[in-house]
Amino acid sequence: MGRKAYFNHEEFIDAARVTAPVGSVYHRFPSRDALVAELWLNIIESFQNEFLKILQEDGLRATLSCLQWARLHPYEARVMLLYRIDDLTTSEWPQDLQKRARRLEKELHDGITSFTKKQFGRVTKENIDRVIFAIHDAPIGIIRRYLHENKTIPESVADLIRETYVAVIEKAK
Amino acid sequence: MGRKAYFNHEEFIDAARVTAPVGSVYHRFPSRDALVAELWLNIIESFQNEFLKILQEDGLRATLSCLQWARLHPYEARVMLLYRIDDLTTSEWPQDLQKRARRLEKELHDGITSFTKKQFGRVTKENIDRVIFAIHDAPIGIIRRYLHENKTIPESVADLIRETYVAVIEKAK
DNA sequence: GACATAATAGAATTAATATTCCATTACTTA
DNA sequence: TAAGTAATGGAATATTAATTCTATTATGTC
Repeated sequence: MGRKAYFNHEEFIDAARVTAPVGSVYHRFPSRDALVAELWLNIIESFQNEFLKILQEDGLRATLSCLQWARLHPYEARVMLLYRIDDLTTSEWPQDLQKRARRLEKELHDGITSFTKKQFGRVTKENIDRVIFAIHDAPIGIIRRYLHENKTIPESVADLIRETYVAVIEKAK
Repeated sequence: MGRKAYFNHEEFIDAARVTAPVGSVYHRFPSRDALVAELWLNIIESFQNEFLKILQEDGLRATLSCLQWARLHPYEARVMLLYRIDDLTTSEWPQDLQKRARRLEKELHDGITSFTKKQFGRVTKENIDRVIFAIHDAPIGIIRRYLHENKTIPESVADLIRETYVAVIEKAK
């Protein structure tokens, strides 16, 4: 049944970024954009699934898990935090990727909403913003700088993230 | 002494983004990158000069001024926060722009350092990080989301920035 | 008002990126 | 081990973006 693939689909995405010849790329993906979109989705999914699972149990731990994740997956973290998908793709996405993207978005929204409810009781626009800031924008805001300068993230960053979380979530209840 | 310019240099940069024909662009700038670099520098300078001036007097007020600035200059804020100059340019910058960029960097560094000294006495790597997070990364982290989605920044964002500042700077002293 | 000069304008060219196409290679099954 | 098939590989082509080039137009000076 034909030649065996040297890379499987996921590995291929990785290999594509360094070695794979163009012909092979277009054999698997309809376009460059489709490849990039899938790489992007894989990264976001891997991060978000873990993040949302922890968030159900412990908000602070989930927030700090960003740090761990960025240290463990520096390349993926760079792609995720330094680029927006809009910068990387121009054309329409393939149907199935669009579906995955919408699913991710919904899961994130649901996770944030239920966490907000648990923390503050009432789910208002402001409370949602408060939660997103504490568990997402603030940690990412500080991590971004290190990724950008290609430096290792120092231990002390955890303190800043924790202090922000406490001030914005726990003190506000 | 020749035809009068329809736009002056600064206006031209603005006009270039919508209407100016390519010929006119290359009449004024050696390359596309030079144009983008100058646009970028103008924006950063305009923001940073104001920011550092306020920072000398009042850290919290400076931190909150980002908000005001982003509301007053939504286009400039988008360029500054959503793009990094590396994404927009590829080639070497012209000498004079390099000089301006280095000057900006130094002024920022000096401003942050002297603020750190004033707040914490000792200027350590960790204290510097603490300051940058509170007055820069955190506010920008939250503003970014609204700019990105092209939404107006709600009033309540000021509370989050203030609470973070208090927790990370004032409580830590 | 003619001449000199600098700005505007955009068509033509060049350079960079993305995609196609086809030969080759390697694996599977008969 | 031969035939069929899917993957690899890269040269050729197409598409898109950046730059040059050559008018044309406007404005100050003589």
